[in-house]
Amino acid sequence: MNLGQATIKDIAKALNVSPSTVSRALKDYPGISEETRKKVKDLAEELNYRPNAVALSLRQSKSFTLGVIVPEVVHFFFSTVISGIEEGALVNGYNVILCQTNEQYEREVKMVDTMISSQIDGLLVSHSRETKDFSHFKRLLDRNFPIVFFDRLPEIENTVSVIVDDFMGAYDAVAHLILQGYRDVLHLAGPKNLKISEQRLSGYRKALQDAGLPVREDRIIPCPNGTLEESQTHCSLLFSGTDRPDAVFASNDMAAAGAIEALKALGISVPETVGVVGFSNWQFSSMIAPPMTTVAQPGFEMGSRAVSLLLQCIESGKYNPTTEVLPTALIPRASSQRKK
Amino acid sequence: MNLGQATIKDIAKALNVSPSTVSRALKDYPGISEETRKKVKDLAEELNYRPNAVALSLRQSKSFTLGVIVPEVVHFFFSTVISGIEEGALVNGYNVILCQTNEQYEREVKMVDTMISSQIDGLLVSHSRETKDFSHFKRLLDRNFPIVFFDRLPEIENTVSVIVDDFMGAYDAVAHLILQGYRDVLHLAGPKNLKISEQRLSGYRKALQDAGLPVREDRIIPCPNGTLEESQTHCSLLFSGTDRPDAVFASNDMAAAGAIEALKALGISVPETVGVVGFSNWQFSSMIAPPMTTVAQPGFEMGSRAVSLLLQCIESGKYNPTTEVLPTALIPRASSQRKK
DNA sequence: TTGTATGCGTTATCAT
DNA sequence: ATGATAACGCATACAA
Repeated sequence: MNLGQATIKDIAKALNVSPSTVSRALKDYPGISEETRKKVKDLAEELNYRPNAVALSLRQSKSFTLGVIVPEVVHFFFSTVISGIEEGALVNGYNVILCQTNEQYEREVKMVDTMISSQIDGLLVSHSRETKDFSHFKRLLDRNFPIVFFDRLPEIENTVSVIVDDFMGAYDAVAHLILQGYRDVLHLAGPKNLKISEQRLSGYRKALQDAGLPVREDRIIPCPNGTLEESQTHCSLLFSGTDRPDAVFASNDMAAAGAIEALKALGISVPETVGVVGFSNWQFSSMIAPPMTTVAQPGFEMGSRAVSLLLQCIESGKYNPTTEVLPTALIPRASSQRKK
Repeated sequence: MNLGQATIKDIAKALNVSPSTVSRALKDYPGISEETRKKVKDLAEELNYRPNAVALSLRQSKSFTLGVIVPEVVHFFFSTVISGIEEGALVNGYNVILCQTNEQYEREVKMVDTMISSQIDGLLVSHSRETKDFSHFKRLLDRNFPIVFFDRLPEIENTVSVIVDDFMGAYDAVAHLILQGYRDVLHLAGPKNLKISEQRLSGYRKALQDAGLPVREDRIIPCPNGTLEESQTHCSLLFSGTDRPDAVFASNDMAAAGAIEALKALGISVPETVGVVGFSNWQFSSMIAPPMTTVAQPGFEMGSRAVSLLLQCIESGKYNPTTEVLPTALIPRASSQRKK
């Protein structure tokens, strides 16, 4: 089972030199004869020598490994962010250890622990929906361990983080609906303890206010699970009544899709009677009928920016609080555009 | 920046005992006084001691880390497999290092190298579309390093692997179309050098033959990229002509969706005039119009089975070639069912 | 130009 | 019941 990988010692023995000489030759240190260097390198090549990253890590107290914690892997947005992280790590010579919490606080805490044991150099985190106590992160930050938070901000002061402009994204979405002539916009809101939900809700409110439209609290429906069914259930009920909204702005695409399903089932036409806008630009959003207007989040960029910020912290040894805000982009499609 | 994690030495010094005593106490070795054991454990708790996984790894030549190589992370099927791998690894106390090749051979080779340097205990691989030379895997297997292949089988004899029954999945799909009364089935085939494409093509052929229908080679259209546009382009052309197929079986859902788009654009009704079936049961497949019939692959299960097999190899030290075949399931939806 | 010794954190072996 | 030592693979301060 063991690979029997060649080590520096093996090379040293074979060439009758000391391990240090080999080490130096391999790293092109000054003060090594051309001859020895060549001998060493040739043999290393021949034996397919590869430095043992574990030994290096122990020696240098540096693992060139980053930990990534996400709520879920099977998720268009998060997988896109992961992809960005992968790329960023790769080009900078870092490995990525990945964990998903499945939105469970318990798991999150354990995973942080495991990763710390693994001597990761830094952590990239989007916390679970359940997490209300952030001390497992706070403890590390207090000891000057670098963590970059993305998408979901913890309730901790002065962190380094990357988010998208959820407020403006939501604002743009609702403003767009209003501009299209819709007047009574329902909001399918995300989990309450996520900042992103708050921000999107605020953007929704502001857009209505700026347009001189009333903000009705009963037009704000919490959809904490973010499943299609959840939203479908709520919308079926709401749009069966007489006091019906004429548009839906959902905090995520799944909820928006649920709304469309419910509306279709009720025979209410989208976008003629009711306009719908989602959030995230999931893959399916362009493919459903009608194609769905949504707010695109730059997931890949978020991942690579997060890595950049983290590496900056790691390499400088400094943790300078910043919150980088990436712009969203409204993608107008059929679900919100009345034929004139 | 450094965490200043407490080590066994720290505990030893603080208690005026030797590191070995601490080590033994922590691991509940016999031959340690109750008193010492308690003292050690209490202090360890207080200092929040965590064993240094890197040191352990070096000492034991075992990292409890698995490498995972996939073509892409932003991919419904692969992210589902990754999720299964994550879970399997977690419950067995292993970490997961993740890499995506972006379907590039060069990257794949490098990543294998990096992972080996990182002293992973085993590898889980779905190779890139470009890979034709498998020697980077073969070399490792020859040295008895455990690799489990999933979904995409390499051209190597006697490997341990997990696949889905692509042949039967395709057969079922096409048989279903025939049963629905379609007679002239177009096949949008996957990349030629992937076994899965071969298998799906074979299933397609066999289903036609078994039904006594002719297999027309010009009804087999290669769609190597697997994008919506690619298939859309081909289908637009094909269905504009006079000699038109009356059904489409695509090797993946994206291609099937492209076909539906093309048909819609041409004003050809699905499923009345042309039936469409995809492969993979991507998230969007149930949400598009019409909801798409497709073949579901058990991605999560594939991931957890692959981990189980790998751990078996690692722990037994034996590499017993097997190919585990997971069943697919046809999910009939509107896109292939003519109203009678 | 090269070799020797030491230490990163841990544990197994051999003392005591 | 506990301690001393060596070793995992590597890099480096110090010697020669």
